[in-house]
Amino acid sequence: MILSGELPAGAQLAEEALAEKCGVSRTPVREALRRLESDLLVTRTDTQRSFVADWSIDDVADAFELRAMLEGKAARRAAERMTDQALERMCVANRQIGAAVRKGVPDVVGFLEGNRDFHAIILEVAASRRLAALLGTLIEQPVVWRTAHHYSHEALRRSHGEHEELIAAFARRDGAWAEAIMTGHILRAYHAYADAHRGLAEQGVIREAAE
Amino acid sequence: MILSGELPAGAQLAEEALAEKCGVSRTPVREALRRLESDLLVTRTDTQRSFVADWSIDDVADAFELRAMLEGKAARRAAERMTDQALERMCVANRQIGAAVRKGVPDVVGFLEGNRDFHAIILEVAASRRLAALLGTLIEQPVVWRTAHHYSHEALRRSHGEHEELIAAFARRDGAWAEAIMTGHILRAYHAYADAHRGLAEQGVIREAAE
DNA sequence: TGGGATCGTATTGTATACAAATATGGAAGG
DNA sequence: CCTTCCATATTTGTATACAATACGATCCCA
Repeated sequence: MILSGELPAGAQLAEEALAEKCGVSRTPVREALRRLESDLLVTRTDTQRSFVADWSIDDVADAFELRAMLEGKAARRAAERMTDQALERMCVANRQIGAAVRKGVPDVVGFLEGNRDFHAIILEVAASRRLAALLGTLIEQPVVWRTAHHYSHEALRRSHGEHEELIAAFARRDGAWAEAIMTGHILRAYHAYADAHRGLAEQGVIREAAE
Repeated sequence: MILSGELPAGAQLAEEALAEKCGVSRTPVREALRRLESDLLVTRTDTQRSFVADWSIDDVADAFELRAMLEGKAARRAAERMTDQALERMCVANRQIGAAVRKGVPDVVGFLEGNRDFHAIILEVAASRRLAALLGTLIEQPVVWRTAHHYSHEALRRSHGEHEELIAAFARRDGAWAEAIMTGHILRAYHAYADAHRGLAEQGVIREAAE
């Protein structure tokens, strides 16, 4: 509801009201609120009331910057620990991405699936539970979904190419190379997001908090 | 209870049992378990049962490595945004640390207070809610407390000196310098921890999970 | 003896009731 | 017209009951 805009930034989230709206009791609503709070999608006042957090474009930039650093780190660790078997799985995932972007009209769902698998394998090979936990709070899949449809065909193709290069870095077990590519890959995705966001804002699709 | 060793690694954490032990109902226990889980102090099976996580020395190394990176990043951001007023507050905190380590027998409590304030100010000036949230899950104050008493007087003095150097970097608004010092500062703390841990293990104070 | 079904027990998920804390609106006073 | 205070209405915190699920031991049958 937050991500769809049904609940605008700043809206109060009263447990009772949400419970009734969702047809459940307050207990599961409370748990959900706590998780959303830890993901910074919800903020709480000093007196324990919950409100929809105000995700300005600066917050998104902040999140992407941290994600670039952490995924870069993950790529470095993965390169140092890469197995031939995992490498093969990454190739499979990127072939799916390649197939999705080569179509006349990009298959965004296929792209996202392949993309998710690709990054999940890296995180798995990186073998750091904490790193995985930190990245988990940073990557809001619904955000990715909502915006991926607005990425240009060109941007999707480039993404596929960067994955190719990552595979090359992994094949050579070159951690520094993998980290550099990954960091750039995420930051490019950020700018694609920012461009798409600006475009949507101009079309009036996104309501900014300032309005 | 986990950190004191009262609950050994691998012990099952049944809500009812904990509730009775703590004299509260299951509801607050559930919330606590969820938070401990997000901090990786507790793990859950695929069928939702909770157990004390197994924090091997590798996990601690992992956490420190990530913390070094993130606090380094925070120091860089803080240097770029530093105000004279915040700088003054950091000096105050480090004077407390200085006073604590200059005593014949180090005042560990005073040291920890000053240390906490010092790092909190940096995080505040860094002005990234997400970075603060990520670091929050990484810095288990009880872990710091439990081990700080075993740090050598020499290590505490050196820590004070590194804070001095951080202040110098902040005074010059030199982000790269601040990041470098901070990263080294945390990694040094890790090795002090690892040394102390080894010493404790030899004395039999710490029971390893392997036993 | 080994593998698998089954039933009792243990544990978690959810709903609901009530207590405590907090916010709100209006009346009184300056 | 603004502030202060209080009564009332919201909202959250906790306890408890019951339902759903998972575990483990036992029994049964090759």
